[in-house]
Amino acid sequence: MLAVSPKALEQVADYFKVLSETSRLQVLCCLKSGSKNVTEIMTATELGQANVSKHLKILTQAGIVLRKPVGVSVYYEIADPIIFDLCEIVCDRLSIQLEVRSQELNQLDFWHKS
Amino acid sequence: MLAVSPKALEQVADYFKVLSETSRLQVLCCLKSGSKNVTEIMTATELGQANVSKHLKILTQAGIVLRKPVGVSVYYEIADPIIFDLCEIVCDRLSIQLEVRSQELNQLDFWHKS
DNA sequence: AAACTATATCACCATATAGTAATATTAAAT
DNA sequence: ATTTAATATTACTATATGGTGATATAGTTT
Repeated sequence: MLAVSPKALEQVADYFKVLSETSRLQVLCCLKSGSKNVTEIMTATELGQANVSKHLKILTQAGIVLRKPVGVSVYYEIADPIIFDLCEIVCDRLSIQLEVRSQELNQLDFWHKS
Repeated sequence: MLAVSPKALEQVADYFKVLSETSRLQVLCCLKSGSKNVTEIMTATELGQANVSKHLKILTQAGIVLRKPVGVSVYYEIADPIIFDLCEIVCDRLSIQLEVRSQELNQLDFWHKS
């Protein structure tokens, strides 16, 4: 028996997929301090114009950022700050993993010295 | 100026990438109820043997599951229940998005009827 | 309207990876 | 030791997608 419908899991997976690219996380990070237009995002992230545009589209479609045209330029802003909670949880987890590995290395060191 | 080092973001992105595949979420879901060996995971998820093996390796390397050989078979278990918190946060978010879209459709309906 | 600027889209290439069949490995049982 | 069962690995294909240059589109200014 299948525990959970793959269809439902697929939606969750797709959401994670949006967050699984360094460039998109860069864009989100640089929007953390507030709304920015595409040019500003380009300079902040050092990504190409077409590239930024593509990532912004993906983030917009995922409902993670909001698109707000102002005159000839387009401003983007975080639609859902919850993504930063997600990132923080992952960061904490990665820190703990590093801590563990570090201790393992220390034990190895101790082994050699004694 | 770059807000956050891409190197650091890459690690976060890689973690999300592990969670961004339906098959791997299926595996994790079926482990939620407890430790299972590869054969059990295969039947629970209806995934191929080589495929399950590959996903389990990725999950193990990410520190998300633990590998415990028992005789000729190998049992896997959740190493870090935090992933279910992550999934729940995303699920909630997706629900809210569906809710919003649903209300938008209702407004459209109302528009036509009045 | 023409020129200019900002953004979006298209076409393309290169790369990564999910799935799978075949094979290798490992441990238990006979 | 040989056989058998469970898992891992390898080689391969098909597909998806990130990055980029060229082009299209939309809004602004002169």
